[in-house]
Parts: sequence; C-alpha cells; structure tokens
Amino acid sequence: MALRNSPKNAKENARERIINSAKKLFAEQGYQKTTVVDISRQAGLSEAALYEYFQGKEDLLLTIPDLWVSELLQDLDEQLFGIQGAVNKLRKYLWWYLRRIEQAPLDAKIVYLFLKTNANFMNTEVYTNVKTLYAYLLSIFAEGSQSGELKPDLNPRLARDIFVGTMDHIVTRWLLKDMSYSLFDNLENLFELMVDAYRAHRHPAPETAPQEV
Amino acid sequence: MALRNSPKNAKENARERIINSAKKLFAEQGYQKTTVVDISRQAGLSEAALYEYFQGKEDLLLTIPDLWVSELLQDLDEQLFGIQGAVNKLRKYLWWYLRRIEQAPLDAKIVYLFLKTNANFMNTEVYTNVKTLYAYLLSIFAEGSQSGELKPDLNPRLARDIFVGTMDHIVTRWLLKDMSYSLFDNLENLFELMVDAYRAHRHPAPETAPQEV
DNA sequence: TCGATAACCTAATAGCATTAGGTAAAATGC
DNA sequence: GCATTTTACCTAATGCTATTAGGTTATCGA
Repeated sequence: MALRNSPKNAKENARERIINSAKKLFAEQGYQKTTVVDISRQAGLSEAALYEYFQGKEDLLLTIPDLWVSELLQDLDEQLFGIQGAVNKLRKYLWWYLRRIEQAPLDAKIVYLFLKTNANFMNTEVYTNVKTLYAYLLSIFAEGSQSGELKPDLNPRLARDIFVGTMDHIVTRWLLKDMSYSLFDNLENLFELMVDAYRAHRHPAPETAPQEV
Repeated sequence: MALRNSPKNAKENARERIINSAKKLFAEQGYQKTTVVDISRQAGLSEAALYEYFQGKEDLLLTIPDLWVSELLQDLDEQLFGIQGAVNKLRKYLWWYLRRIEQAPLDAKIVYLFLKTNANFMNTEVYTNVKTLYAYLLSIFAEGSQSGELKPDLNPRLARDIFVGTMDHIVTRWLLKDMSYSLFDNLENLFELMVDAYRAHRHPAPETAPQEV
C-alpha cells in the first residue's frame, strides 16, 4: 500500500509523477482522448489531488514542455561554442536539434502536435523559448553573410524560414509516422541541398545576366 | 419563424449550413472550444438534427475540408497547364497555393491547425489528396533535372521536403498570427533563394574541390 | 386521402473536467 | 510533549457537453 508522502518531498515527487504520466498518455493517445482520471491514476493519486498541483488539463499541457525547451535553449550555446564558420554551425545546429528530438520524442510530440495548435500557445513561456531557439539562426546567417561564406545579400529571415520550415517538416512527418525510421536518413544530402541556397557562388554570374527567352 | 425545409432540398441545405457554421466556429474558437450546440444553433437546427447529417463532432472536422482540398487538386492541373520550365512551374505552384490559402482561410486554418494533429488524419480522404498535391512537385523536380534546368543529381524528395516545409511554415505562421499581414510579402525573394538550392550552377565547381581548412 | 418516409424536435443518458468539503498525517509553536 | 496549523490527499458532488431514444409533424408517392 502506498504510504503518504512526507510533505517535504511530496510536492516535488507528486508533481513529477503527474507530469511524466501526462506526458506519456498525451503522447500515446493524444490530448483529447486522455482523461484527467487516466493521468491521476497513472500517477497514483486521485483526480482532486492533481488539481493541487495544476490548474487543470490544459495547464498541464502548457507546462509539460517548459523544462525540456528551457534545457534545449541552455544547451544550444554550449553546443555551438568553438565551431568555426556559418555552414559548420548550421550543420551542427541541425544535427543537434534532431538528436534532441530523437532523445525526447514524447516532449517533441506534445510540442509539435498538440501545443502549437493550442490557442494559448503564443502566450506561453515555451513559445518565447522556441522563438529564441530559432532566432539563433539569424545571427549565424548574418555572420556567414559578412564573412563571405554565404551570399552577401542573404536575407537572414528568409534563410531562417527555409531552414526552420524544412526542419519542422521532417520532424512533423517523423512524428506522424510514429518514429518508424531514423531522422538522420539522407540528412547530409538534405543539408547540402539546402545550404546551396545560402552559399556564395564560387563563380558568380555577371551582374548583368543575359536576358534569355 | 423558420419554415420546415421541403425534403427535396433540405438535406443539402441543412448539410451545407452545418458545414459552414462548423467551419466558422472551429476557425474562430478552435475545435475543442466549440460545442455541438453552438454549431447546430448557428445552423438553425437542434443538436439531434445535426446527428442526422454527421456521425459526430469529429466526423464534422474530418469532413469539412474534403471539398476544398478536392477542388484544389482539380484546379492544380489546370493552373500548371501550358507553363514551360521547372522553375516557372514551381513559381506558379507557390503563388497559386498561397492565393488559394488566402481565399479560403477558414479551410486552411482547419487543415493546418486542427486536422493535421488529429490522430485519424492519416486515414482521411483529405490526407490522400494533400499527398497527391505535394507529389505533383516530384514530377516537376524530375523534369527540371532531366532538362538541365535543375541540378542533374537533384533528389526530388529532398527538394520537395524543402519546398513543402518552407511553404507550410509560412502558412502556419500566417495563420497563427491571425492573418494580419500579406502572405505575399517578400515572396519573390524567398522563392529565388529557395530555387538556388535546386538550380544547376551555370559555372559548376570542379569535381575535386580543393580541401580548405 | 392514406400510409410511409423525411426532417426535425424535446428530453434523457453518460462521460468527463472541475470543485466542495472533509480527514488524517506531518510539521510547527510553545 | 501537547495543541494547533498546515499539508497532502480523499470521496462525493456539480455542471457542462457529446451522443442517443423516442416521438411529432410535415411532405410525398400512390
């Protein structure tokens, strides 16, 4: 029989148990189809107890990926530290991001499939953090532009749209297909293709290109 | 007072009214927050009547964009007919798609924000049609590859991932930001950037590129 | 004109999120 | 060491919402 938690640790213990249960169930059955009873049962509590820790089901959904995305943000600086050149940084960014997705598929599923479509997502801490995560790319593009490695007139926002769009697209597909293959299949080719949009041409076409039919 | 519909037209009338009401409410308040009563009220019916036309709320969600996406699919051939060259076709594709999105933002919102995250989406007619819509790009890329306009070794699937990912990304952002700006801002620049990933270089680099530090 | 059927309704039913109100163990103050 | 407060948790409502049962009235085909 379950012993009552001592007040000192209980709050953290129970809170974590609830989050983990919810994370698992949301990812498995979807947000709508998991009930609060399911979550609290799995966490070994009554429904009412859950409401001591969270304001409700939606609050849970909005809170779950908080920690994960914060960690991502912290890790990013670390990972890119000491890498030379815009293209190398972009490559590292892509591999790093996909590996983190692969390592935390439950969090990823919740963010990509349930959170982003929630009306309140834009008012979330997670949203701010994701934006910061993506904003990092802007400085990489600007740097590469300046150094001559990338096109001198590259618009960082448009470059980011392509990068993030492509990244999100392959992640979403992977999640919808139940993670049944490796995220890294063909990734090097995809990356090289995409980077060709950013790279300065080694032999640039003349300013006044011939007007063909 | 509302007159009872004559059986001949009623079925189609009521069905349409329900679809339109649901479309509007889903897009305005989200799927979860609109109730069946809301929908039937707006359509001028009782809840029970709604169940004569649809199996339930989820069925309604899955059915709404059916017509729209079918129309898209039919229109696509027409629109690309007679356009010469892969890049020109891609440009037309992008502009056409975004214009259709702009013209039917309610349908777009439902597909992008609510349908794609639904567990049953993959078993839907809409899913099949969307796949076909995107598959069209594969043949454009293959054609361009063959004709020499695009890279000879271009992988059509990867090219499509970049194209669709970027497209979906700007559409999703536009929808999340409540359609508060034009989808076509800066689109030409974005397109030109993206196409540089696909285009055959006019002055290709030598096979054995120098290994720099 | 008379069933039959279509279109629609009111009034349950049942599932689920959320809350009220309580209990008993642990912590705190003295 | 005892009284009091606080913490963690519970059972049992409450109220909203999707879905269904069963009925009613208008239209249609013969």
